[in-house]
This record gives sequence, C-alpha cells and structure tokens, in this order.
Amino acid sequence: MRVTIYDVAREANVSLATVSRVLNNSPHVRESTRRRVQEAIDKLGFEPNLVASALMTKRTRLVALLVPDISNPFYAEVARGVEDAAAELGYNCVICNVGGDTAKQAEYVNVLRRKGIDGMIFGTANYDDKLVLDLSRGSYPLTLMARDVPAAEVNRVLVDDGAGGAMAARHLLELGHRRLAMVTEPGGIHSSQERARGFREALDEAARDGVEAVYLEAEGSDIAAGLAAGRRLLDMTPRPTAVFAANDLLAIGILQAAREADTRVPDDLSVVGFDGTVMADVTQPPLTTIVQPMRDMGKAAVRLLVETLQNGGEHQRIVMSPELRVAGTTAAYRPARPAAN
Amino acid sequence: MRVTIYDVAREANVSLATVSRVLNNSPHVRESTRRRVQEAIDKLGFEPNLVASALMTKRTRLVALLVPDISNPFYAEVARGVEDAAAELGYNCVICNVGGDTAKQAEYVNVLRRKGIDGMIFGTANYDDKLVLDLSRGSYPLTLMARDVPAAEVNRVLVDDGAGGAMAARHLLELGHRRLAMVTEPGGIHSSQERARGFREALDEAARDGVEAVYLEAEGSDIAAGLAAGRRLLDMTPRPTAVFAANDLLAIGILQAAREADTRVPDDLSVVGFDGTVMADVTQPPLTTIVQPMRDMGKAAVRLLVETLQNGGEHQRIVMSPELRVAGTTAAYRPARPAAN
DNA sequence: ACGGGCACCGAAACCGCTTTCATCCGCGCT
DNA sequence: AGCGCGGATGAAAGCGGTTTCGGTGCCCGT
Repeated sequence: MRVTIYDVAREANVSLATVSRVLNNSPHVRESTRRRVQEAIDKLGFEPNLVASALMTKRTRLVALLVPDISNPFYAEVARGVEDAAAELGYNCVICNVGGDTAKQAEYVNVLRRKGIDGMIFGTANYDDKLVLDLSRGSYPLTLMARDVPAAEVNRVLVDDGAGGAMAARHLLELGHRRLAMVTEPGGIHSSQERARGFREALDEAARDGVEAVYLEAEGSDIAAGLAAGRRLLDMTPRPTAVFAANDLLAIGILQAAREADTRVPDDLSVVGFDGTVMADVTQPPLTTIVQPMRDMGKAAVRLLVETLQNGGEHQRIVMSPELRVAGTTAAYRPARPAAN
Repeated sequence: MRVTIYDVAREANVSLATVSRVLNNSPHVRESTRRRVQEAIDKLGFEPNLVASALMTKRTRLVALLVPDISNPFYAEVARGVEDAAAELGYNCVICNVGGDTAKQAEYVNVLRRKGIDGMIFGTANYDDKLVLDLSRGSYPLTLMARDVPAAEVNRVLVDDGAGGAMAARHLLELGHRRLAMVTEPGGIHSSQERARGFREALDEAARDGVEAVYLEAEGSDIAAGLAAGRRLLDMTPRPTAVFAANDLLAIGILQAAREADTRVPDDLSVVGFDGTVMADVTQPPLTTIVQPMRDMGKAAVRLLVETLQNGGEHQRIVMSPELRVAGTTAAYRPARPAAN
C-alpha cells in the first residue's frame, strides 16, 4: 500500500488537515510545523495522489488537443508547441485524432469530460461546429486553433489567412507573373477560402495591368490531390506561369505533376505553398511557402486555455501573422520560353 | 451541480450500490431493476464521474506515450498508431516530449504516476535506462518501443534493425556496388548500432569479391547532420558509390550534400535511408528506404500494455520486420562515370 | 484581571463512486 | 411445516485527499 497523507500526519503528529495545508502551501501554518511535516513527507517518501485531489478540487491538470491527424506534420508541429507550453504550466496533454468524423469527435469530448479533463484545444472545428457551440454555452473551457467558429464564446488562436494569401499574390506579381492559378482545398474549409480571398483581393488591387487568375478546387488536401490538380493545371491553355496552393502538401503534389510533364520549377512554373512544414524543406527545389508559426500557435493556445482555467476571465483572440519564406520554387517570369531543352 | 449516482438512486428507488452495479454491468441485478435504473439514468442524463471511479478502482484508462519529439515524423506516425489503438480499447493517450533529457523524463514519469496514468509506452529509453529498470522493478506496466532495455522486465515492440541493415546491404550489393558507406547516428543509440551490425554482417557474408565499406558517425540525427556527413563522404577518395544512412533524415541530408557537389543521385551515388516516413516520399528522387511499420508498432505497443493492464500476465516481446522499399535513389553501379554532363 | 482578536490547528464532512458484508426474500426439499 | 440456500439488494465503509468550522492558546489593550 502506498503511503498516504494519513501516514504522514501520524508520523508528524499533526492532523490530515495540516499536512494538506503544507502540501498546498497554505500560509496558515507555523514554520516549525511546516518543517516537521516536510520531514515526515521526505522520510516516508510520500507522493500525493492527484486523483484523490482532483475529486475534491475538480482539476486534473490535464488538457486535451483534438486534431484531425497527429501524423500530419502541421498538427504534429502544433502539438509540439501545445505540449511544451502545457508542461511548462504544469499540465499534461492528451491527444485525440478525430479525423473528419463529427460523431467520433463528440464521443471523445464526452469521455474526456467524464475523465475530468480541464479544458480542450480544438484544431479541428468546422465553421459552425455544433459541438463547440454547445460546449461554449456550457462554458466549458475551450480554445480554437487555426479554425474559427465565429458564433462561439471561446478563446481562439488564428492565423491571418487572408494576409497570407495576399503575400503569395504579391510575391508572384512582383516576380512578373500575370497568368496565375490557385489550388484550394475542397469544401467548406474556412482557412482555405480565406487564403483564396486574400489572394484574389491582392490581385484585384493590382489588376490594372491585366492579371488573369484561375481557381481550382482540389479533391482533397494531400499530395495525391495536389498531383491531380497539378495535372489539370498543366493541361490548360494558356497555361498559368505561377500557382499558389492552399497548403504545402498540395504544392508538393503540383511539383510532382510538373516533373511528370517535364515542366521545370521554377523556370517554367513558380509554385507557392502554405504552412511551412518540414516537408517544404526537403523538396527539390525547396518550396517557397507562406509559413505559419505552428509551434507558437500551439503555445499560445494553451496559454489562453490555462488563463481561463485559472482566472476564468474574458475570452481572448489572438491573430498571428504568417510569413513569406522564399525558397527555390519561385522565380521571375521569363516571357520567352527557352528553346526545347 | 452535476447529477450524481445518488440522484439516480433516488429517482429509481434503489440504493447507490445497485446503480453502481448497473453501471458496471454486474450480473447480480434483476432485469426489471436494471431497466428501472437505466430509465432513471437516461431521464436525468447522468454521466458517471470517472475521476471518482478511478479513485476507487485505481484505473484512469489513461496511458502515456513518451517520445523525444512528437514533431519528428517518425514519432508522429507511431503516435498515430498508439492513439488509434488506445481509443479502440477505451483508453486515452497523453503525450510527452522528453527530448534527450533524462531528468525531464523522470519528472514526467513522476507526475504521470501521481495522476494515476495506468501505464506508459517509452519510445525513448536508453540502453540501460535506470528509470525503466526502476519502474519495471516496481512492476509498473510498461512497454518499450523501438528501443530495448535488455535487463528490464517489460513488454517490448521492436523492429529487427539488424535485418533492416542487411536488406540495405544486399540491395546495394545486388546493384553491383562494391565501395559502400554507412552513416550512423551518434553515440549509444542501440538501434543505429544494430542497423550497422546487420549491414556489416551482410557485407562480410558476400565479401569474397572485394567489398569495401566505410562507417561514418554523424553528429546528430537530423538533416543538418546528414548534410555534414554527406560532405565528408563526398570528399573521400576513392569515393563510395553507395551509402546507407541510419535514418531518413540523415539520408535526406546526404541527398542535399550530393546536390551541392553536383553529384547525381542515383547515377553517381546511390542512397538508402531507414524509417519510411513521409519525408522519403517527397524528396527528388523519392528515397529508397528500409521502412518500419510505424503505425503498427504503435498499435502493438498499446495492445501489449493494455493486455498486462488487464490480465497482468507475462511480458511479451514482439519483433517486427522492416521492409525494403525501392524508390528513386538507388540504381545499378555504372563502372565508367559518363563524361562530364 | 479580563475580554477580544488572531494565528494555528484538529475534527469531521465531503468529493462521487466501488465494494464488502449483512439482510432479506422466495423457493425447493424433506 | 420447517429448513437451508442462493440470488437480489441495501447500509456503510472505504478510496485519499480538501475544506469548512470551530476550538485552543496567546498576546494585546485597558
């Protein structure tokens, strides 16, 4: 049987209450008794059972992170930030892969709450997520990551997707490209739409000198979808000279399509991605991309969550800025295509 | 105040004990009472507090996964498998990034135990990890992943690293390479040494026809370390025509070094990696590598853990086989280097 | 000398569930 | 009719802490 607070009390000749006070650094305990208790604790090697404590205090110091898929480098990077910050603040972090499955997500949330998890970070909410709305109404501590649910009363850590899209557009325009394409993620993925909006608006602003743009919706968010979209793109006439993909994986797929078609990147086609995961560093050439501060986003998410856990105050909203990282897949537009290589 | 088992008892006109029996599917309750209780539960929307239950049963249905870094694609993939299997078995999974820090790891283990985590999966043990040995002596449920601690009484899920190394060797020999190199991870990383051993032994076996091999220890396990090692490698005379790297990141670094040096892969240099992470798919050319069944390893690790959690039986040991995946970075040795391109 | 206030501490209730143990009841058997 | 038995149920004791509430003892002011 493990040593309990009771054993300590007896050893130190005090009551349970006093031991508990010492454990919790209550100010109302004489220095001499505190020392006596501490000695008993050390002598017996007592380690408080946090489950028991949680039953009374209703705090497990556990938070959950819900993501579509932890093996996706973007979420892995976010998770790293989350766990780092959580650990620093004395929390542990349970991870859940919910895929795209709403029912699964609800099930997770249910058991997590029963297990006493103090709060959650959603990296996976839909635009009008019913679950998030319900939780927020029940004032369960929440912070949303990267995806917003406008109607909910919760914390949020977002990235300015619109600004990111605009960065991509301006970068390509500055390189002299005038026939552009954008490949978006399918369906109602809000961030993808925002990126497209920012991209379009930045183009419109510069439209005086005849910029054309075509928008393609991919069938998925992964490399395969990017490959398919890339093929379609390269079949167009006239062909775009530059393309902006809503995430790195799509961009990588497009690189592969270009290689298939013997289209040289960046000579014949410039490509810009979005996210800035490690994957962008290992392509050849390395991918020019709009990078999100993934780790910092994760850290900020926990900080907000823990803040409301401890002070319960107003919900906060943090919007982070993405950054253009120019690498090898973008180059100045060259009007005359060189003779067949 | 949330509804408790006590409210249900009153509503259904039974005692707490009976409600508890219904909740736990105890056989000793008459069908009619079971139904009555169930109705009360539904009516009140009762959801059992698992913290309270854990206090009594000593089971939180929480397991922990300790890895050096979740943002490393290898561990992210493993984590995915772990979480999937855990969820299937009714467990949740807390993730910890321990880096290489032994003290940090001990600290994690300490608070996890206090929080009542049922068992742990170590993806991060050293060869003679003191902590693992202590835990195993205290018969705390454990399973080791990918890294072994021979002296410990625990479950383990391993990959046959030696066999993997041998596969790499045989593949390169079959392609006609005779001047080989291997780049290992630094220090006492057991798996890396095993891979080297398997590689060497397979070479020795075929050594009759004059095979040379050089072994290089990288300064780290990441791309940068691979790049540095690659540079050294390419400076050698005579230069190896094929290289086996102890992991994909090192291999990718070597590819980058080759590109710097205008050495064509696979024409002038064949490269084999180890792991089979997504990163191997996005290099150009895609990396030939020895793939580990990362997800399955994660799943198996949880299954063993949960098994000993529930039945407490003998500790098991599973050794999985890696597989050679031939992609674009390996090609037949061409004795005469073609004229300058 | 005496009342009031404060710092410190202990007794006991409590968090919400599980589990043991005793009780009760109905039934079959002799 | 009396007895033993087994299955269903309830009372109560935990699990290991936290927290409230009240009681000391001591110091201070008057």
